[in-house]
Amino acid sequence: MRKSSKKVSMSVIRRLPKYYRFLNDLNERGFQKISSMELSKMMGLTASQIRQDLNSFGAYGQQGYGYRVQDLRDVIHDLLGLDRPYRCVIVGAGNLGHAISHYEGFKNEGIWIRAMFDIDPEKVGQTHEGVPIFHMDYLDEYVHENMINIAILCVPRAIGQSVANEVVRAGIKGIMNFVPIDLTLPEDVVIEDVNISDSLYTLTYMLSRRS
Amino acid sequence: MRKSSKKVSMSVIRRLPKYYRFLNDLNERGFQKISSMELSKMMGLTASQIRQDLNSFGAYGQQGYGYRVQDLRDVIHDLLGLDRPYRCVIVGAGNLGHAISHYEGFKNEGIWIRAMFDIDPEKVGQTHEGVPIFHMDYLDEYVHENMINIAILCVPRAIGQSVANEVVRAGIKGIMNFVPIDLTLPEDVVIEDVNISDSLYTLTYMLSRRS
DNA sequence: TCATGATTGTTATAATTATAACAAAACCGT
DNA sequence: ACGGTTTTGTTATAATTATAACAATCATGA
Repeated sequence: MRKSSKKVSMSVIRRLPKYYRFLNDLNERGFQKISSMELSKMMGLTASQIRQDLNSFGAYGQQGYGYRVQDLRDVIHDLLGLDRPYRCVIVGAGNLGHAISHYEGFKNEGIWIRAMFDIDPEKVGQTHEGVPIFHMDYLDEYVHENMINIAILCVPRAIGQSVANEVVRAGIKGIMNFVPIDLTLPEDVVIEDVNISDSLYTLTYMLSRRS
Repeated sequence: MRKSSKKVSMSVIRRLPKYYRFLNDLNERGFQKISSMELSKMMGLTASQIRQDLNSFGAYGQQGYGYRVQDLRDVIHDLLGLDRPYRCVIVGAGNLGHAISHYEGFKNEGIWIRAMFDIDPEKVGQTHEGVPIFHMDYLDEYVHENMINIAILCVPRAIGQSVANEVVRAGIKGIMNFVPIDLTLPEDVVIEDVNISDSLYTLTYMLSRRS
């Protein structure tokens, strides 16, 4: 029944988390079905785009009926790779690190924050809301023993690149980077940047056009 | 000399902060000029794209020479709206709020974090690294008296929308939203979302394609 | 001052992404 | 079981974005 999926374009991938968020919500609120039209109004996209997007990874709707919320949610869940576990460490136990360590939205998704790493003797050895803080010297060993596959980088800008190098040397292939720099790392390492100043500048740009 | 600027496309706007970051860096390192070729290698874009991008808001290069780093940096600075001051408040004085309040990268850009707001009696009244924490009841008055134009939203998901409504009611037109929900607000309010879970899901997607 | 080489500005082309349109399929009430 | 209605899947078209190509322009050194 399900058609073999065509190529999923980069634009669609960028939208997947949003679809996932809305479908999860609909599912929790007990909705059985949803039409592309209804979804388009909720999400601020066109119905046409939604149908094309969903179609690009296989057809999961029924003509004359709509999409089954639960099914679609599950498909996107798996497509996002959330059918396997992710064991993360946070590197840099400052305020940002702590904030991420108990960020709501990771729960129930197989994304586990296992430990934090720092070099500050004040912090090392402590435990924060169940997450232990270790010394950076222990990173390599910990990563291997605990099969860590994601590092979340929350260190000061000045040491961002060198800490990233350490992380990669420990064998980690996925980095979520909160440091406002462009990391230079091997091809096989996946980097997802969360650049807070870039986002703020986009906001100031928009605001300055309004007045 | 400078041609009248054509329309600056959304894709270019999204890249502006990155250009700004690299040009600032080059400028600080004392570079006088830069060619689209050199910049393309640094930034991981094509030289062609860079020339088109820069051209879309007026031509600032010299043929046979390149672009003057300082000039170009200044132009983008102004284009991003950074020639006027931004007075921000952080709403939600948790770890994330505190992290943002002394985020490196806002300094020297006319972006001022003036105060934080919360409802927790433990926090209200305190001052953190020079940033006072006030009660939410005082938001409206504070915003007007201090001409606040940006609110940075760092509250729990459950109260995200209602707090955003309060912020808008206080007259703020620019919101940086760290809450993992899609805010519904009047047309004239500019929202910039920083959705940490969305970014993480993009990362898990990429990682799951690699193995 | 002139010729050469470098590098932009700009136009032409390709690729990607979004929208529109509609036939095919499935639901639903009778 | 059937006809009308809904809503998808898909194709066709438009818009946006990226790349390539090259003529126009300027810097530079002889």
